[in-house]
Amino acid sequence: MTLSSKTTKKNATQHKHPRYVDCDNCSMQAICQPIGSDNQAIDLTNNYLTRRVEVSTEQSSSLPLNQSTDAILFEQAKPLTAIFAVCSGTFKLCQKNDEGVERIVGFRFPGELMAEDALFLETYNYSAVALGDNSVCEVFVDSLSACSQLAPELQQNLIQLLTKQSYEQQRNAQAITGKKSADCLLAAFLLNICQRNAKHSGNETTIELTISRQDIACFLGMRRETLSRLLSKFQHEQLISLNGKQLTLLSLNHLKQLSNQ
Amino acid sequence: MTLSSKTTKKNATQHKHPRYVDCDNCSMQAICQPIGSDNQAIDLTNNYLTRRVEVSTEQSSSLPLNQSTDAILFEQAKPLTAIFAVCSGTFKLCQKNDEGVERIVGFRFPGELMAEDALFLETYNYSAVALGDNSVCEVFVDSLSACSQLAPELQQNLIQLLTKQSYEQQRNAQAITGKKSADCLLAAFLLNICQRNAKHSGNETTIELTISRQDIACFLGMRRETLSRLLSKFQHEQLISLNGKQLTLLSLNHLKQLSNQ
DNA sequence: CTCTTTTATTGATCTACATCAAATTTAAAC
DNA sequence: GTTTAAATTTGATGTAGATCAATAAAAGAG
Repeated sequence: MTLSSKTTKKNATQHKHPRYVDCDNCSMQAICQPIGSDNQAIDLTNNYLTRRVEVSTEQSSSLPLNQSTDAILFEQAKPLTAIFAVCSGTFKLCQKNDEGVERIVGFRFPGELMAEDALFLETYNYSAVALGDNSVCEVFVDSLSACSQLAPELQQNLIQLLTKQSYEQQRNAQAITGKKSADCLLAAFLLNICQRNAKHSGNETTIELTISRQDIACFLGMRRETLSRLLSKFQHEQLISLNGKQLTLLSLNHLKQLSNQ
Repeated sequence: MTLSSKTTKKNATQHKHPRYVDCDNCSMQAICQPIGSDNQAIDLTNNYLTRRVEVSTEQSSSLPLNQSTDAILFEQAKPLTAIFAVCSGTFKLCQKNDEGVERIVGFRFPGELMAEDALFLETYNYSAVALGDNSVCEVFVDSLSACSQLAPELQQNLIQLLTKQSYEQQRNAQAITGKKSADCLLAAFLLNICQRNAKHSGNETTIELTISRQDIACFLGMRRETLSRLLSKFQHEQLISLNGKQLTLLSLNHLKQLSNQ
């Protein structure tokens, strides 16, 4: 993994033009805004409170040949030092349960937060892994609590943000748990990720699917073979189209209908 | 439904001696304690901040014959006025999703909280239904925010409590979602409810199962027939014993082993 | 107590998804 | 570019759990 704290994008190929999310469309806004506004004293602290970081799946030169690390942004059970907002790319969140079985508990797209649910805990609840070359905004918890003293509205915003996030996460989880059939589940998932991406991309029907089939299947609790068959079926039924990593939802209505079953 | 604000227990039969949870074993302690402690000014407010309420599944005399309401403590989407701690009995939490499909999202036992996750929202996230004759402690949010001004530690406790609860709920949800086979799921569920009841009853292997088969099956995402078959199987395999509503876990080790698969 | 209604259990069958296995495509290494 | 490895798709088969149906046991009503 490589963490470079300046915004120079490594390995940028012609078609890989990373789309950085606008601060206006970022969930961290509730925290960043009161700090950066009219209060000059706090504005000064801005530099150490938050910084942009690149996270890329590069092979580290310090490692033995043919071994590359996953691009782990933070690890479950390690001390929590910062919370994050995704600027570009996709992250997967993995959690080991008490028995050591690992599960994918969610994905995060630009403008969405990571680790905010552990803000008042000592350690991270889950690990975050970058899928491809990503970037994040990092907000240090020490600085955050220091700033809370100075900006009274920050404290209130923080609580409301956490409650809202927790609620949304619960709803997302429910959308998965409640479904019985696999096609229903997949339809709900595809609609969900496209909708979340639309918030910053503006396009509700097309996304670049950086998540592997294996990871999608794991998240949805089905086998990759089943997922593969379903994706094929959806294509035959003209519900979606897939070329390369480009996924397009062809019939939002039918998919919505399917997801409600 | 009947709400009576004093602690006289209605319909108390010989074997139905309700076991009220001790404040020391209640999750609301973090809120109640700073208020009721040395601060005299806040101690005075205690009366209107929190009160004990009975919730029983009685037939209301104001209703037509043969019609009894469910004992709904609070309803999803209605304005949030208070949060609750279970004193005695069991509650089920139901949530309708956007499409109007209702699911059971959890159960609450003595010492556990309800609606605390919506504390900073406007409305309840789910409905709470009493299973039998229950009692709760009610904490009014208006009074709570008023007290927060007076007791500085309350605010901090509140945030920590919410974060902790959200985390525990997530773990509970994961314990269910991750499992593949139904027996594994049921084993995990039985262990979970017994463990949670043990916190106040002291007995980790026996509980009074007030939840109907239908509700358990619904919560676990299986059909009642499947649940019934599994309970029979577990009995034959000497993993549990069931007489009436009395459930006893006969082999914690085997159940734990089963739940880890 | 008896009668009625609800809830729970057991049986027979059917289907969606898992599993095993092989082919194909895509990506990485050289 | 070529070679190798990994990821994905498609096929054949088995099984867990859903569904339909019929008892059996509790729980209420009178």
